[in-house]
Amino acid sequence: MLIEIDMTSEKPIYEQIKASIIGGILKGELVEGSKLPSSRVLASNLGINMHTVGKAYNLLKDGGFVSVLRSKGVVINPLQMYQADKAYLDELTNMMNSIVAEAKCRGLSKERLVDVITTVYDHC
Amino acid sequence: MLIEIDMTSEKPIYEQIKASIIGGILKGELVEGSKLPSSRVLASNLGINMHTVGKAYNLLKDGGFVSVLRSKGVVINPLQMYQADKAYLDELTNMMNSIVAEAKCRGLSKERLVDVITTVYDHC
Amino acid sequence: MLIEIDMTSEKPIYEQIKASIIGGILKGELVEGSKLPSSRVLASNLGINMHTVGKAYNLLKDGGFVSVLRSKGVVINPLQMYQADKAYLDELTNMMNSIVAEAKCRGLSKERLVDVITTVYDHC
Amino acid sequence: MLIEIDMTSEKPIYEQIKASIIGGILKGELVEGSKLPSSRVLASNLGINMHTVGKAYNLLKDGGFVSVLRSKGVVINPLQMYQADKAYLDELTNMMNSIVAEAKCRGLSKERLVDVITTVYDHC
DNA sequence: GTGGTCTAGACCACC
DNA sequence: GTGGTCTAGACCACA
Repeated sequence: MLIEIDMTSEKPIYEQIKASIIGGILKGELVEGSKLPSSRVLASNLGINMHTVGKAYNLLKDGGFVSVLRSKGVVINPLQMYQADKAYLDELTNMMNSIVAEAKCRGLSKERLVDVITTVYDHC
Repeated sequence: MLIEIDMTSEKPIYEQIKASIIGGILKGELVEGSKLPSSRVLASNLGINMHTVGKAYNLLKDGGFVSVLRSKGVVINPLQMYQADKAYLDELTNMMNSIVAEAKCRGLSKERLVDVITTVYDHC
Repeated sequence: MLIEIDMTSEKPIYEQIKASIIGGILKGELVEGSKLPSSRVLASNLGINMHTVGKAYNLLKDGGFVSVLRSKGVVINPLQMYQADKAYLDELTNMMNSIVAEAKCRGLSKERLVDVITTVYDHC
Repeated sequence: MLIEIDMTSEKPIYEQIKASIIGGILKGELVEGSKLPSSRVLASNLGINMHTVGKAYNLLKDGGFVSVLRSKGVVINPLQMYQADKAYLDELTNMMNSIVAEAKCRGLSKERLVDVITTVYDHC
């Protein structure tokens, strides 16, 4: 499970880590029960601060993706723990709002937008 | 043309203003040649600082949505000035990446995701 | 002699007018002794303020391109009045400095830069 | 890496800073990965405001010359990030237009103009 | 300690 | 009166 960080990105490092872990789940490299490297180790590997990794792990915990087991590390949860629910759908809708609005304003048809989305969906 | 700001949102005020203006274009309240309120006036109406409005207007200028006329104000550009091009599509794809990845990871089918998108698209 | 103004340009209108007049001289539409429209008339034609045209005419006068004859209007000077001199060459070098530096920094070879210049020179 | 500002110049301070940094790259004093002084430090050294430096750094970022690392500072990008592309050449041609036109109008031959340019090019 | 955001208030070029 | 530039000083997210 390879995690890569782009220091020049505007996206905070901890969000990039979160996205990487999610990518690992999608690719099947991480499955229920998989153990993530400790904050200390991952931070050292990436050359970043331990607390940054900790923040990423907390985000994943809040999202239901992992459980942080005291003194046993961080492990991936079963799928049903992070299955999309209404709260998530609301949040998703919210995030999409201004992005989709700008796309529509720029003359992107619904079909082309859906095209972009499905391409991204299939690609990840 | 009503512009509203949520001071408690984590989204920067200038982004909210940008989104509002784009919304106004979508609703047809702002058309090519429409004049936006001056930085000072809008800032005063919203109870915020002039420079924050100025930053929003500059973002809109960079996005091709408006022209800033040195000492005459800010006006909406013709549609072709901000039509989606390859650079924008790349940026859009980029922004979608991690959002779509998380949705897929949470077990959202492509069809349901497209559903969310089209609903948002039709609603704005 | 057609003069066009781009209100959306960052370049001040009076500089655009100046550039237009210089373009007219280059194209041979304006020759020594040609009379320019009065500030009032040109301003009215362009839909701008009289003083803006006046400023452009003053710039042209300072550059040696025209003479402002009291109550007789503005007329184009003979070429020798605005022939490049040392002061102008210094000013030109000055203006070029940061532009050329950026071009060089971006990896533009001297040959390609000269190419751009000669193309512009031949085209105007 | 010395950065100097002329407070009496009509060129905005942030443009002067940008030009200075570009000069530093040209002279080889700044190379890929070089870290620029923080906004606060440079501002303090120059006796100007933090935000003015910040604006210069943002201009450099928009031009592809540097990356702004959220809380680590500003570093010089690899050359290919700011290599001249078509968009830049268009912009360059645009900037040259009125300058070259005036030179031609003042009777400067193409050869002498190229001379000026190459001298500036070699000197920076 | 870094840049990002926001405020408040000043002066200036332009029109 | 408009936006552009600059200053001064505050708080915050990030690392």
